Amino acid sequence: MAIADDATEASEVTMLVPLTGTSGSLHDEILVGLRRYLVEGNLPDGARIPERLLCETMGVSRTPLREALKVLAAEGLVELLPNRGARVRAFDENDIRELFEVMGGLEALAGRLACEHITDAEIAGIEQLHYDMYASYMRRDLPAYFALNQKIHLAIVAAARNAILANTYANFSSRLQRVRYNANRENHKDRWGEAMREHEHILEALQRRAGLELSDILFRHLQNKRVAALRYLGNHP
Amino acid sequence: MAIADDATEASEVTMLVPLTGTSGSLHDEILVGLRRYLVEGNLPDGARIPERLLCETMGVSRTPLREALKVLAAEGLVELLPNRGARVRAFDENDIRELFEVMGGLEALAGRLACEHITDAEIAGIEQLHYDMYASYMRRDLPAYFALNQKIHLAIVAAARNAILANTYANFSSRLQRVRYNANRENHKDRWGEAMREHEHILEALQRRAGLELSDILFRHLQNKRVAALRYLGNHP
DNA sequence: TCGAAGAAAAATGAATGCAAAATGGCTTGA
DNA sequence: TCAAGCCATTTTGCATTCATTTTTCTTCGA
Repeated sequence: MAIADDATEASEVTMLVPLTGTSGSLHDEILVGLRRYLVEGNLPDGARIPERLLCETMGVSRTPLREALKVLAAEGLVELLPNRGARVRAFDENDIRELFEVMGGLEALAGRLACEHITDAEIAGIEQLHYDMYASYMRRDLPAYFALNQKIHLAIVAAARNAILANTYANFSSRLQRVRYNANRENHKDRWGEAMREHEHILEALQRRAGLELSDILFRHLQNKRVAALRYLGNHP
Repeated sequence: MAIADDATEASEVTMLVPLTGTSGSLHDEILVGLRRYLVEGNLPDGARIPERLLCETMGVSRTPLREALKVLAAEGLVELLPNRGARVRAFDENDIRELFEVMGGLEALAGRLACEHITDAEIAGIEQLHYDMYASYMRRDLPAYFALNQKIHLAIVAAARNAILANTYANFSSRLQRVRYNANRENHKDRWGEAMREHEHILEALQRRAGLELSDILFRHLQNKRVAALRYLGNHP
């Protein structure tokens, strides 16, 4: 059984069988459930995803499950090998570089657009998040820092007033979830202070609504994250 | 029969039944065939896509077709209404604004990355395309101009050395294909010269490998295209 | 004549069945 | 002992079938 080598059956079930029945469409439920399951990193890279087992676990037939797998493959979370089933997509260093570059481009866009549309109240909210994050930084509370960091970037994306951008951002963000968390652990060692300073520049440019400048800061912020992430991966094969 | 109100059955068939059998996976063939069919604008906005008819037309069963439809829905080309089937997704003005903004962000990113990686030979190639495009402009040959325009932007994306970016770009580009063509027809009237000048700036910044500058030019180029496209749509409801 | 109610027809969502391909295990031979 | 080849089992890809919902057509009444 390749799925969940280090997770118990029970935990699989609890994670994989929300199936609330609220979405109306079984296919959609499977899709969001499986996506969450994958994004949360419950399966190791490259693990096989046998249809039969998943069907029994989730209590559905193969048809809607296969539809969900195709969509997840299109999203880049799983890999479909002809006649050989689905695997958890493993990202190599080049994939991660590309993902961070695209994320940087999207964040740069979000920053630029946010400066055109953001309200004073939203800026105040981001300020508050920023100060909370700084407090977490001083406390060396990495999980809190990480969560607030995500919230700030999401708030900037939300201020861009572009639903397609927000969706695309969420899509790529989910792919990077695990590696980014690890990268931030790496920050813990030597890049954390630098990242915090970058965030001060981000807030400052946002307050001035300096779109181009914020755009550039965000892009380089993401590139620095990428370097940290790849360094982490290099050290932890 | 809601599908293809103005197209004959025969033309549908010729467009929809390549099914070369080269891809190995029937699902993939249907996917690319349907996507091309939709992108080329063979169906009017909001048209119903009855599964049964498509199955008979393409000679496949509903299972792989439905899988393809789910993927196309995830890509944003079709819209799936619960229990009410698939429709060609119609983009309103806000969708188009959002799409152009994201395209602009992606092109800006591509330009920035391209300046880091592009070779002299690639620049020379783009120069050539640019001059050809200028010739088309002088000849008032809109289709040729349009094709070369696309080639230039694709060359810049290719020079960015980022496959994920290229895929994402292609995805959004396909959604805008129809409206962009119409927008360029609108250019024909009053924005064509301006677009040509913008392209001169693009080439010039690329030659200097001025990443940030090129990034900004490309973004604003796309925003101008957006304005033209929306003006066109405003005039042609 | 028009509109509403209801039944027939069709379409969708999901499950099951079947053939082809792949995986795993077993035997055989050196 | 080990490797190669063959067969059984499993798994995948696709077609078909079934149940439910939607759509359409007909009929009835005002």
